[in-house]
Amino acid sequence: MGSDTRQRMADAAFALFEEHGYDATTVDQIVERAGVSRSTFFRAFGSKEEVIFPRHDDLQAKITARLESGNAQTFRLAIAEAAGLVLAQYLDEGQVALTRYRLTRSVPALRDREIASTLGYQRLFREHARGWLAELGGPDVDLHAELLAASVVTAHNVVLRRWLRGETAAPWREFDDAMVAVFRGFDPAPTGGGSTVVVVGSDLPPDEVAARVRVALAGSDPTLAPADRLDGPTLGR
Amino acid sequence: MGSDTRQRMADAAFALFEEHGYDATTVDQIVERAGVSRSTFFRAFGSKEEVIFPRHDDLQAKITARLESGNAQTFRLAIAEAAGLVLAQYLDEGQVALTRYRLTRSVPALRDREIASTLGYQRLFREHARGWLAELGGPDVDLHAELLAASVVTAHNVVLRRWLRGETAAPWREFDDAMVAVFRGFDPAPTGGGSTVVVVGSDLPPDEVAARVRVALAGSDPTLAPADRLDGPTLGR
DNA sequence: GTTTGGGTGATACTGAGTGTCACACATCGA
DNA sequence: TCGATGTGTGACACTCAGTATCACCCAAAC
Repeated sequence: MGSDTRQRMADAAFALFEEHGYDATTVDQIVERAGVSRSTFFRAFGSKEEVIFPRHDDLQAKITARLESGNAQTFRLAIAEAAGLVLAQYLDEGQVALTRYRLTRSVPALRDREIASTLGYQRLFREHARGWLAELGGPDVDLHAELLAASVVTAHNVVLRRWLRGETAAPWREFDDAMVAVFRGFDPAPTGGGSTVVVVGSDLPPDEVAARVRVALAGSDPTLAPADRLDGPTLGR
Repeated sequence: MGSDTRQRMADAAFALFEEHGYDATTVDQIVERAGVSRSTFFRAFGSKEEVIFPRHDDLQAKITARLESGNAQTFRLAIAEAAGLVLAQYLDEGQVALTRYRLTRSVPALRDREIASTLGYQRLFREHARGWLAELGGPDVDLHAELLAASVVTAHNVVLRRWLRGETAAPWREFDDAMVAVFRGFDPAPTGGGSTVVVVGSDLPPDEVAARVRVALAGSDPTLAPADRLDGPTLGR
């Protein structure tokens, strides 16, 4: 399996895109620089666009796993942490993510594709939210699930774009605040305030615990079930 | 100017897409059936994809006009009615909109493009919302403007898709309800409830007046300025 | 040693999109 | 009436993305 070959092609493509632009770069130029044939390129990537975008499969699997570890009582934190997995992916990519951002901003075809790709994540959030909201028994479950998913993805993207543009040095803090803002406006079963019980046993840093509690408290039903809370999958950040 | 020629090409394209599918239809087949040359086709549409999508320019202008007729006190109704212009456009298209929906559902490239096109509208909402929210003086103006725009577009799309799938016979009622749901969860300046004064002078049908008042009341600051309210542009539905 | 299968290369082909030149025709002013 | 100008169209050649097919190499398995 030429995972090495694949990387060589991707490197050559990114370099040429930076040098001459996306449209002005032909696949022939890419394969020539990478020292492979056109056949190899299209077998590996399928299209010229796909060189730019990362594999989504494993990330989607991780998101699904985190969402499925939540329940109707803890869905806010599940969604927030699942969205955090996406942000973590981009931050890990570092320079590659920045280059891709420059390209998607300047080439309409790539921009369209990038936008469409976020809908894959939105779909995961929507489907899980639908189940949780149905269980909680509010009205207009489909609409609210759709709104919740769209809001989470949008809030994530706002923070991500600020980081991509170099407008923030503390993306995680902004991300947590954004998630709080999302869930504050989104309240499936208003109760008009009430007592809150938080039971936390954890070896996470105090700031981390505080951040998670804030997300959980953003809704109106901030009951925390200890067993399901901080013992679940963590972001690993 | 061959607006007639343009229509002939579009008709031929839609017919062939229905008969053989989008990918299996070549531009040569389209121009042959329409009785024109390839040159004419690409001059009129630019690409094979563009035959399917309508002109957005005039609709965007109408949306902008409606948004600019609103102000910080009446922004909810301005946004809701502006979004209603989009829905009205689709309902007017009728069969064409349904055919396009079938195509965009089955062809990934068209689906991506459709998704990306909605972002144009979202941008209009976002920019105007940013101004209004800044005037109202809440925190995180950028984030909230983005969330509001995304929510409006999402809610609109939920109703639109239900109509496209034939799942509703009363899209306008569902649309009004969806807008109410959006603004209920979106409250730029919570006041904890208060007295409300509604002054309405209008010759609209009572149901119509009621619907608009409901949208306006969805927020927490439902002050209605009569002069700016029902004397502004109407949906014409 | 032969077979089997994954990764690769070479080649030819289809079809979208671009660029250029030529032609028809309608309008307008001298 | 004539020529100039502009607009819509056709014809043609070209580039390049993406597909299909066949051949080849090489390593592991039998």
